[in-house]
Amino acid sequence: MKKGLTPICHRFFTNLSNPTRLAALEQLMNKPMSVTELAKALGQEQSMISHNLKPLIECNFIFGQKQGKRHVYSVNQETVNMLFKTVENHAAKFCPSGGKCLKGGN
Amino acid sequence: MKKGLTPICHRFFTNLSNPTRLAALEQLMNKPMSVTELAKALGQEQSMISHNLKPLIECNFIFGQKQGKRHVYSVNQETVNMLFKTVENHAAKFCPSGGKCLKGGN
DNA sequence: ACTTTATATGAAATATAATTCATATGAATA
DNA sequence: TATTCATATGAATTATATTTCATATAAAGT
Repeated sequence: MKKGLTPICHRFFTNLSNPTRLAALEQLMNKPMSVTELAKALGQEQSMISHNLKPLIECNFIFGQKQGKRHVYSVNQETVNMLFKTVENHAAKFCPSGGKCLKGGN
Repeated sequence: MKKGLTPICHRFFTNLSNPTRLAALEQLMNKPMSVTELAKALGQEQSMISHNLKPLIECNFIFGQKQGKRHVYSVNQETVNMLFKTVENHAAKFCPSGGKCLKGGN
């Protein structure tokens, strides 16, 4: 790790350390969606989705595109795919019991 | 992303969303160290390092080895290297201004 | 056995982040 | 231009995480 990357890493991972944002990313991996569509898919309030999308946009984990009054968001495949692959690999190799490191719930 | 990975991702990234833990990982990338050595290197209290190392150990981001009364910790290179590479790549490509996504401090 | 050194733990205090609710902005349409 | 639909924002509340301080455990050395 290059020196001085710690603050960027912190922002980066803090962004991802939230179940709503992760669920949103998961949805957007399938297909681009609007805020309202995401809210419906995740069973959450519109304002909550909007609040949570904001940091994802700011750090370019997702990209937004205006379509009239809708805002359609798509995932940054390059980064997010790599991250999820890394998590899957880690879970497979280093969390043998699957839920071992999840005691106490998510 | 496989379905149902969200809770694991959450734990995974929450673990990394802390400057003390990131700084500890950064140190351990150079060489394995004991708790006291880390505390000295990072200018932090021993108990704080110990508290922060715990979740890293539980999720196997680092591995511990007893050497007498010292506990020497080494980093899980496979996972942590991949993560830091991903952050570097993302920062290079998607944070062109360097600190753009850091306004407001770390 | 006593003292020192290394580490871990518990619990209170503090700091940070997430959620909710009310409301604002802005684009489309009647 | 009034109304509806889509999204964003502010601020208060609530929830979570971090830090600190005191203390416990445990290995080594005297």
